[in-house]
Amino acid sequence: MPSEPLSRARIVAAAIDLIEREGADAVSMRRIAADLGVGVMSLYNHVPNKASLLDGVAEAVLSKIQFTDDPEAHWTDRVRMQARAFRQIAHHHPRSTMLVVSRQLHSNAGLLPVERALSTLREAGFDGADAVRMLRLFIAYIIGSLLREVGVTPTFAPVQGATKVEKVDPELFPEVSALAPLLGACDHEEEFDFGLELLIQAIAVHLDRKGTRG
Amino acid sequence: MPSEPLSRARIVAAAIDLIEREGADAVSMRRIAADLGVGVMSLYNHVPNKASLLDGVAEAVLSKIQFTDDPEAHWTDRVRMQARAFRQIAHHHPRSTMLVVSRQLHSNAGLLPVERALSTLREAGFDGADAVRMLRLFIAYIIGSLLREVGVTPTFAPVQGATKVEKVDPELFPEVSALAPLLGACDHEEEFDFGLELLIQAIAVHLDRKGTRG
DNA sequence: AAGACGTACGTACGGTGTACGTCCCCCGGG
DNA sequence: CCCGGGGGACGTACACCGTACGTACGTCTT
Repeated sequence: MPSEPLSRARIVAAAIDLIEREGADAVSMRRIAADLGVGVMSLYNHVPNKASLLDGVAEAVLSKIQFTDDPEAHWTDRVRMQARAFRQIAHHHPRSTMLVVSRQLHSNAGLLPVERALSTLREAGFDGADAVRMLRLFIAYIIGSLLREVGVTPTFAPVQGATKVEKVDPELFPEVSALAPLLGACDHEEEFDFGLELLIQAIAVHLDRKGTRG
Repeated sequence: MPSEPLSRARIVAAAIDLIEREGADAVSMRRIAADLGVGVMSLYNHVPNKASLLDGVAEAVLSKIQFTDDPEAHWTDRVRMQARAFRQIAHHHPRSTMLVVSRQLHSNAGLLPVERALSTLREAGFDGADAVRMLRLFIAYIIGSLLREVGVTPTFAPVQGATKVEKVDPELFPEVSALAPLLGACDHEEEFDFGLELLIQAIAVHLDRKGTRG
């Protein structure tokens, strides 16, 4: 008496659940099967292999982005909204987000956001080449920010939790040492918005210069 | 007759080699041991576990960044140089870079770049809080860019290689379809510098406003 | 000489992804 | 009605993984 007949969607959902609860390392075919109350190999009737399953997870997370694009609004507002919408997934599915970000995915799930962004930029007045450049700039910033937020990146926010602040040598790293409290704490939302505003302003002046010059 | 007596450094080097040749998935203790002509468990005399070994890899790659900081130069030039220096590692060790970027590392190897950047920003006139903000902004951008370059991210540069351009539906995604050639090709260096200049200009403006206002 | 110690090593255990063969249930054609 | 076949669920098996443990051997100290 199977409550539901097992499908790729159900498997992906279980995977997301598992990742969110116990982290990506906990994901194994056996574990997912157990969570679904199902034999391991049954999964392979709906999913060709583990890699494809993880692609599915990335795709599912990505497709949950909620765009509420208002074509009437000023393009700066629209860009801001789109960037924030994308960042939201990091809050709803923090650990799965890592998969989205660190996984090369060849599906079309990511195409919708690209289309929205490009059309916004084109309507703002950027030519094709600049629109693509700006898009890439924003993507780089957003992805980089998400990596920090999700806590995986911090190649360089190492003085965190303020727990081991005293471990950095003030002689070798005077600035790091002095700014340790600031480096340790971080209001992600505020930080993200700060950078976002800076970026939007920057590309606005870029647009102005092109406009008045050409 | 061991040519050299096996050490953490030698093991890490072998790991980097292996990653660069066959990708991170190929890394296993057995494989590394085999490459070194050594028993698997001998590795554990110099490395507590695999995770620590990968940390070592990240640290080693990170420490190869070549900073040629010129304290005489204008701060914008110094920032530019530091950002470019960091990007270089993506070229020398593309696949290992992923580890650096996707791995939470608690060592002090990443502290030197932070120190340099902070002191540059402070000398430019930013107060502590702003210096940290700017640093985070740059890190986000650089990490995001590296992810695209290394080819792992492209959450959204899916139309690549221009091979399957025709697979996107022009009706659903007119912009993507129209700009496909631009989306497919990418001069990473030019793209990176473009964003970098924009960022530097933006924070220069920010600095001006703060300076004239306060 | 004798003991202590560090390094290299082999074996073994529990876990992983998945190829393959088997069973059963359901469904369409006679 | 039967009955044959196809698809999904499943168990077993294999190769590989990280690593805990016990052991053998060289070197250094006393």
